[in-house]
Amino acid sequence: MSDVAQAAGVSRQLVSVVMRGAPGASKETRERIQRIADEMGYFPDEHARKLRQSSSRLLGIVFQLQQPFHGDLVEQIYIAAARLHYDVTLSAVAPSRPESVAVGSVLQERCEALVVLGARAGVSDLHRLAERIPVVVVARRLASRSVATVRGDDEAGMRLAVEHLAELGHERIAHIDGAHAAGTTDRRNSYLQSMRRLGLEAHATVISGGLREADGARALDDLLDRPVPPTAVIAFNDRCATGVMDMAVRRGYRVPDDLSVMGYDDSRLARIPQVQMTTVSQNAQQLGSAAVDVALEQIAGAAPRHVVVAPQLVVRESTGKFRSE
Amino acid sequence: MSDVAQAAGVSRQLVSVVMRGAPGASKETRERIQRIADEMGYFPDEHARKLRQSSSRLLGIVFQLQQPFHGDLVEQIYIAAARLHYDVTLSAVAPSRPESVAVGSVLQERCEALVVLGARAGVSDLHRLAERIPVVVVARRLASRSVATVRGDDEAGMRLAVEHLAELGHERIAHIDGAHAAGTTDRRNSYLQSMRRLGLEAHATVISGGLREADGARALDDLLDRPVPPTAVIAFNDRCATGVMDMAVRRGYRVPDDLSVMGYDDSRLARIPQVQMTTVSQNAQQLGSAAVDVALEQIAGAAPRHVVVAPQLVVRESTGKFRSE
DNA sequence: GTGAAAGCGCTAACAG
DNA sequence: CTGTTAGCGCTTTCAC
Repeated sequence: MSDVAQAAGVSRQLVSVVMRGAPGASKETRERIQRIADEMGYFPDEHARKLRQSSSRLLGIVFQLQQPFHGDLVEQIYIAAARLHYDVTLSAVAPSRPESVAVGSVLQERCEALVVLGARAGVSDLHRLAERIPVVVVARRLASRSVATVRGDDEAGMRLAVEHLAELGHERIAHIDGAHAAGTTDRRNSYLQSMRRLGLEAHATVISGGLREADGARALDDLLDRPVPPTAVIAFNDRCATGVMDMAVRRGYRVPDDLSVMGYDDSRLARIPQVQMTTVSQNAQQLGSAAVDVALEQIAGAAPRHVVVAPQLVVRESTGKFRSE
Repeated sequence: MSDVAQAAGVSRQLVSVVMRGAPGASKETRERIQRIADEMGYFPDEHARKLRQSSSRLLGIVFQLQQPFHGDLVEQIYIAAARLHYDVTLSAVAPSRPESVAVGSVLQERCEALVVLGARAGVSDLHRLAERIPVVVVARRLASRSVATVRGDDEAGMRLAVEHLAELGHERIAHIDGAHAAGTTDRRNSYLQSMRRLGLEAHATVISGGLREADGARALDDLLDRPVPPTAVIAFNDRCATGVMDMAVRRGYRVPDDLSVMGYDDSRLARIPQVQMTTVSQNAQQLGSAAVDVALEQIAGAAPRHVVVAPQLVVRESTGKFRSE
């Protein structure tokens, strides 16, 4: 900065004024200084600036590298944060990088709030975290007064799924749940309730699944061995549904002719041409912008809120009319 | 920090000593101070620290949120950087966030080098960038003396692909190229040369494709309309191959019975159960660790290097023996 | 528009 | 082990 000032023959603080677009410089000098700075390849150090300003206007995002849906969320968070003049710092969770590490590293960057996508941590860990920094958990239900949450309405989403299949004439609709994953209970309950409301309680079947392809494959394998196998399956998420579809084909079932399969999330996985999965969209745009809103509210001192975003049915080609063989 | 010092009844700099594990404190006080800091929820500001130390030990990574292969690379870069005590800062490129923005934002964080995955920028832009900071471009060929590159050996990779199909008995092997994408020329030339070497030059067919599913679908549609359609296709990348497989099925071809399809990258896409794509692995682990190595070399003052990593054939289920109908 | 002075949270060097 | 002094790159305030 001093170099630029010297090169321009002005004071250091005038350069500062120009760089941050503050009032106190004529248009001409402004342009001249900017030009000189550009020539010298200078621009202000974002962190030094934040250090001095004490408010960092920085949002920390913890996301999972392997989750296509998180990619969608991150993009939307970038947009929402930029609109409110907040910077974003990313920290990824991966098989070789546990959430605790990702959280720790972003914490050290002194952001004003933390947005954790699909938090895996336990409730007590999250509460402890929330004592030192506002925390927003996205895509996971959490009854908490200290941690804000933003999530899709699992109850409504599952209802949409069941109703879609029922409308296609299916009765033997099974649900492969998320096992210990967040949201499992909500979706399972909503599934059971929806089946009951449609008079299909006799056909209600829940089997333990999980988040990964292999979980779905294993679960379907089980289901197909039963005396009265289902004609339609709702998996816990798209990834799990992918495994279901795979196992169906391997066992000689055509999708959707012999078996309808639904996912959940509308991640990029569901949109792959080979897959073309009917699924429930969690609405990344609304989730992302709500996450930022809630984070900023908390920074401003408001109490943590719990936002529930309405999901949407996305019909593609993995579901079809029930056909008795 | 002062607060901790006060609470512990010691000096501020003793706390500093303890926090950074420097010599100059007894084991007991070390533990006591650490405990007090933990209780108060204190830990040092990473950026203030870096600011003072002038060397930031920070690597900037620009990656594409929508590219599964980039996820693999980022994970490996985290590992390689941590091993060398470097921090990593991520900046994502997405449909709504151009590379220039991503680069700009990471530049402001004053990292010591920039690793750009699959750089889209033009050569002149990259050169200008390299004037102010060491740049490593990953997964793109670039003849440059100022920008380092780390990439898979496209020539060898394509040779592996052609040879694999030839061994299965295929002769009419077509290549759908990457159109204007980086690496297109290398792979196309290697394809042509490999076909020639195997005495298959009469069957060599290259058609313009691209990086996306739709590009592959369109290209295959064209190929199948020709008087003598191919029995095997090598697409430019996994995503494009996905579109090829989709179009094959839509046109009534079974994969791999009627048509063998190969991708390139071994991204997560290729490993999806429905897809099970035979492809060429670019070896994310070696690419990631080489990228970090080359970056640090440049920081240390060495000239930019160009690293070429040997690819590996990954046989799955989208390719099979040639069968004359 | 300039110049001086202070401070953000930390590290570093050195005398005690 | 403590205390002092200095400084990283920037912003902020205030008098001129």
